[in-house]
Amino acid sequence: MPQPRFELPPQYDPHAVERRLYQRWLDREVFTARADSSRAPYVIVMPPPNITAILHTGQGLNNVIQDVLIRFERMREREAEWLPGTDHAGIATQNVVERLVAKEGKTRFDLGRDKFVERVWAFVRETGNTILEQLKVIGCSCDWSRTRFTLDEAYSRAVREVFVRLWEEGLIYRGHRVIHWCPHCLTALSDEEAESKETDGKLYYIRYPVEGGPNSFLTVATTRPETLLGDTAVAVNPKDARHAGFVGKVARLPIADIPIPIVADDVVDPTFGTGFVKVTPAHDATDFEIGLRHKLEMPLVMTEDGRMEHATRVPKQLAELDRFEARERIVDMLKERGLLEKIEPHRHALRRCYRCDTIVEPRLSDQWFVKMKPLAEPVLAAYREATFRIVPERWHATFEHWMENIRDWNISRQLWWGHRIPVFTCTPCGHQWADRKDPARCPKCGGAVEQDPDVLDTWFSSWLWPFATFGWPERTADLARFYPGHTLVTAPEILFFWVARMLMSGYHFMDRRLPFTTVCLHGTVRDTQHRKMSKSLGNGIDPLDVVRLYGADALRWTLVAGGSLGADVILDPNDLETTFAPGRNFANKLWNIGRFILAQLPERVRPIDELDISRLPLADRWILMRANDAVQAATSHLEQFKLDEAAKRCYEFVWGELADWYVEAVKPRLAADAASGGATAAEPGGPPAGAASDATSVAAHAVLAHCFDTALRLLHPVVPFITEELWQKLPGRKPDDLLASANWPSFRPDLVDAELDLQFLRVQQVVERIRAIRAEYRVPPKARLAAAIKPRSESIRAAFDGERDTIVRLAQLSELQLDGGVRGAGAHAVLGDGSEVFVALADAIDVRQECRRLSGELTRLEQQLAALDAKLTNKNFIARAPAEVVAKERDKERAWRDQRQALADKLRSLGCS
RNA sequence: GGGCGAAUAGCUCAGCGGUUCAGAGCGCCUGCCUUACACGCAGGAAGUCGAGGGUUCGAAUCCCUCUUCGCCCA
Repeated sequence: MPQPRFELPPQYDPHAVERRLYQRWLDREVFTARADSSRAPYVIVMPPPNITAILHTGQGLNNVIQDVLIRFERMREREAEWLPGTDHAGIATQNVVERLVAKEGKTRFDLGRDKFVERVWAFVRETGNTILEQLKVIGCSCDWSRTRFTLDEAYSRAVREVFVRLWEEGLIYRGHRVIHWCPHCLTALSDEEAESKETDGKLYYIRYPVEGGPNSFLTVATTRPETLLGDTAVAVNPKDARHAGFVGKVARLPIADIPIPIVADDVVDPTFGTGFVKVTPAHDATDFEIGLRHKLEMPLVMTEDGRMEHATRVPKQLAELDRFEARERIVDMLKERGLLEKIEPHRHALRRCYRCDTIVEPRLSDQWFVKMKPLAEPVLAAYREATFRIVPERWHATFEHWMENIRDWNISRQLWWGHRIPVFTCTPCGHQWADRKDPARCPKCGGAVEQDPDVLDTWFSSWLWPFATFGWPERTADLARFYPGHTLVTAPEILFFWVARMLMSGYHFMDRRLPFTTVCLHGTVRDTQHRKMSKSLGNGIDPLDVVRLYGADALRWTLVAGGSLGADVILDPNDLETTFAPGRNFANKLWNIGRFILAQLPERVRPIDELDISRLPLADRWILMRANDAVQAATSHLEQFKLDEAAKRCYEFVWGELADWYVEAVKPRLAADAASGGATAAEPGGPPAGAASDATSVAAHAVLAHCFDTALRLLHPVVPFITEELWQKLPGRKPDDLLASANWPSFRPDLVDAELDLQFLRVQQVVERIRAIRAEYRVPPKARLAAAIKPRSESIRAAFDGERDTIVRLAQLSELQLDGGVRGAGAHAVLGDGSEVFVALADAIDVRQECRRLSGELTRLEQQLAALDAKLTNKNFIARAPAEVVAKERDKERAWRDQRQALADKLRSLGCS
């Protein structure tokens, strides 16, 4: 054996390499894109995690996918820019700091706005980079030199610019309407932030006395009795004949004892409850619309934090009560008055705050809105013209439906943490305008001005992410180079929150150029019960635990190879070993192939281009072809975002082809040459061109090095650490060489040779059949057997002859005849092409067992043949199936007949009945 | 209520018109520490591809209905 150039431990230890390699990548600025590069750019902007977030598995998945894509394109010599950053996350961050402040027994109001915001900044500065640091641990190759935060000064300028432009275009307006209000966060929410969930509730049937109606009372059905105090009408559908006589009459509101009109309105669903609905315009969006149409009063009967309150409508004993306590009390009061008819269980959708899960209170208030239709329409048109696409395709309908029915966007938030709304009002003259700079005085009258106290929805800043991060509205070199980008990778949950809006803002503010060409939506990470992983359920997996236990590559492998495009990823938080072992095991396999190959390779290896491939042994040519095929497959799968398919094909190449077959096949050649010392000595110059048989270790070294190098390149985007570590140890590497910036292998169509593949397949089959026979007859592992093959054709005979050593070694043979020379008792097998295999088993053979085995095989074959014959005699099949399919079936039939013939002969020769 | 998706080996998932396509990984069974790897090697068992109809020469693979589960929107 040649002296190994270095020793590697038998097990891969990720901790020994990950940090060091990541630092090297950073030091060499591999991830930093250059705006002045001549390469074609490839740009991904990272969905910015919350500044307070710590990494969870879902973000792990999201970022690993992006990393695979960006590393792939970087290796394909694109100027790869993956822009990282964080989002200030208004409500979430404010909540976190409020909780901290609460621990000191204070509220944000005790501190005051300025002090509180300062406090949030301090918190952000202290902990804000946690998640980005964690991304480094899992290997993400972001361009850290361009890290952005949505509250950065430059970014804030972009947000303000956008607001003012929209204002100037008349797309921002003040709306007085019912919005989603979170009584816990004390702010308005957008439609998207108020998530609706199916909830078990109750339907209360309440009697309202009626003056002068067909009846002395009517019954309304409601899920929210506590809002009764805010009722200003009862409504029925005008087509509802049952209740026609009530319209125009007056009902008396229970408890408050206020007269309210009974009106007819089309929106009332006559099939819901009794057909009568109470109308509470200030606490229900639909009722608000009814209120507008019928010019109803719109009294608020709750405080901002969800307590009952109104000067005249709410009785003293109910005032200050929380809305849900008030519901119970009101129900009691109705019972006492005999006005509660019944209560039924009722399932309905309830909206909750997406940040604190509090049940949202619809509430009439003044907010800033963006008119969305003018922004959405051109994007929808572009989408229909296939200017960009969403993968997987099944999200088409969802996206289109939302865009078609888009509603105006409530962008004001009653928070302190965020971009202050740049709307100013003159106290003396009332002039109101949006401004790019904070004005000192009113431009009209010179009076004192006041700024709107609210801040903007966080998404109003993140929807600018693809261009504000590159310096917009300045015309920066980065912006020119990296906008528009290419792929956006995210979860479907934020398709509307974020993706759709980025498309709109990009189109609107960047000269009708959409920010990316492909939106790639991935699945959700769930536990084995298919529940979304979450902190509250305690079913999460900390990606960093996985890194500590199995390494970053194992984590990445499981996330990438574990699920297909867009499908949910199911992981078992209770069994990390089972969940992540495949990745760890594969890394270890890779490590050990490397260990073996690297130990064989001399200082200098001939480049594969210098070999005459046609002169190489079958195994060599076969593995080169498989490598070529893996390049083809991996490339095309990655191009189609089928990361799992790409990973699996590489896995198969490394484990199932390179390790299981080629490495085993060349061992004798390596050993023989090492023993004679010939090859190593001849190596530096290589053999004289064209002279060697090429069944030498020189050729084997070249092929091994080439295949392993190729495998490492193909796998690098998925498992960057171990591949980098091994790749650097390959012969011929200069100290500066990095796999992370090496080139992606290219596919060579000229190498494809189906015939050759089939020849090696027969070699594999011979080995497998003999191994199966050995196992069946319980031949001791070390016993060597004599075997004979009767090849079906001359070309297959040549293949067997060429790989004689491989067969002998892998099937543990003492001798191998290629013309059926071995005699006596033995076991038989037939290959797919009809070639026959015989294994001498003088002592062990049991003729009856052998008969059973072979006749079983014959039966199976005959059944298959019968089906095939039926097909081939079917006129319809011959006439209608494509010619190539028919030809294929005919070939198959020929081969199967050969097999059947061979089997029948064997059975006869064994004397089986 | 409307829309979308899933249902394939014990588990997690591929395959989505042509019987060597019924597969992979993990798990399971039987042998092996064969000097790269026991995080391994070799051999094996295991599924009427949710149910029922249909289209087709041919269906896990396309269409319809149903059942169960999940997601999105009202």
